Amino acid sequence: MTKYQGLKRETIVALKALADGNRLRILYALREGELCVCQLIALLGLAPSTVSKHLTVLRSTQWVESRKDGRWMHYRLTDRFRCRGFSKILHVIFAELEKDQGIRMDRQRLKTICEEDRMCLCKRLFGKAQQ
Amino acid sequence: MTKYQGLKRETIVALKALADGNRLRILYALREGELCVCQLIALLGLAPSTVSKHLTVLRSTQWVESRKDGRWMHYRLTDRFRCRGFSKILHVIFAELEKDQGIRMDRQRLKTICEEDRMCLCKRLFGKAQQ
DNA sequence: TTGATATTTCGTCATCCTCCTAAATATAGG
DNA sequence: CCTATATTTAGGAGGATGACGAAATATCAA
Repeated sequence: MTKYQGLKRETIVALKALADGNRLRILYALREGELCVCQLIALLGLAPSTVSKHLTVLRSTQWVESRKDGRWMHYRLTDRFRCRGFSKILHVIFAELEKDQGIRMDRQRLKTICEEDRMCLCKRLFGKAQQ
Repeated sequence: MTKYQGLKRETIVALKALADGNRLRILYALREGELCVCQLIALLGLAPSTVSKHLTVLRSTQWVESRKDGRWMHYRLTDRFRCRGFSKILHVIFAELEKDQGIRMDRQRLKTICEEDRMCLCKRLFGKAQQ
């Protein structure tokens, strides 16, 4: 009998990418449209480098894709989200997250963040970081 | 603004439990009914203690439940599997796994394992371990 | 060109995960 | 009771993960 080779890496890696609270917050925040990195940094309250790393993980597993716009980088859910099949998993998880107190706070906070001018937001972020 | 508290641990922990190849193999193997630990050990080809640990993780996150029968311990998927809501995630993942070459091998191997007498199976396992 | 700014990359640290072996526990059967 | 056997617990090695700060990169704007 052939030796067992392990499951396809792809599936497992894609699931691992979902099994982190902050990455789920990012995905949930993106469900209504694209956001730039500074907005996600403001939302999560983590170091820029940490957020960037999470986004790399999500992009390499094709949960998100990015678009460059001058100095800004925008991230959005991939089409995978809208397709049937494995991507349905995101819908199920989002439905579960709706019940979460923390996610509700994120939703409110994101609204505030999106109302703010992006320039001002970035200034605020960097100002904070320098203290 | 209240400090963000993080997502509900429960959801994340349940997802982390799914983000491991060998635990997925276990869940998939259980989809048609209960199995005892020695059968799962034979299927996975891992040390008994390792399989036991995985089962503890899956039980503590309520993906499986156990039933004691003399010296044997049987594991099965919880009812959660059959319910709507978050548990739908398992169906989606299983559907994805169907495409996996490794899972197909597991399915075949499991058939052989289930045909064998449990006593003989265990003897074989322990015999092997002692070499 | 120069400086400000948005994001990523790099290096590090602490923690967590997965596997193993060895020892402990629990039960069946003589 | 004693031994074999099925499973779990304990302890440890090695590698992955997630956070940070500092430095690098890329682009805008003066």
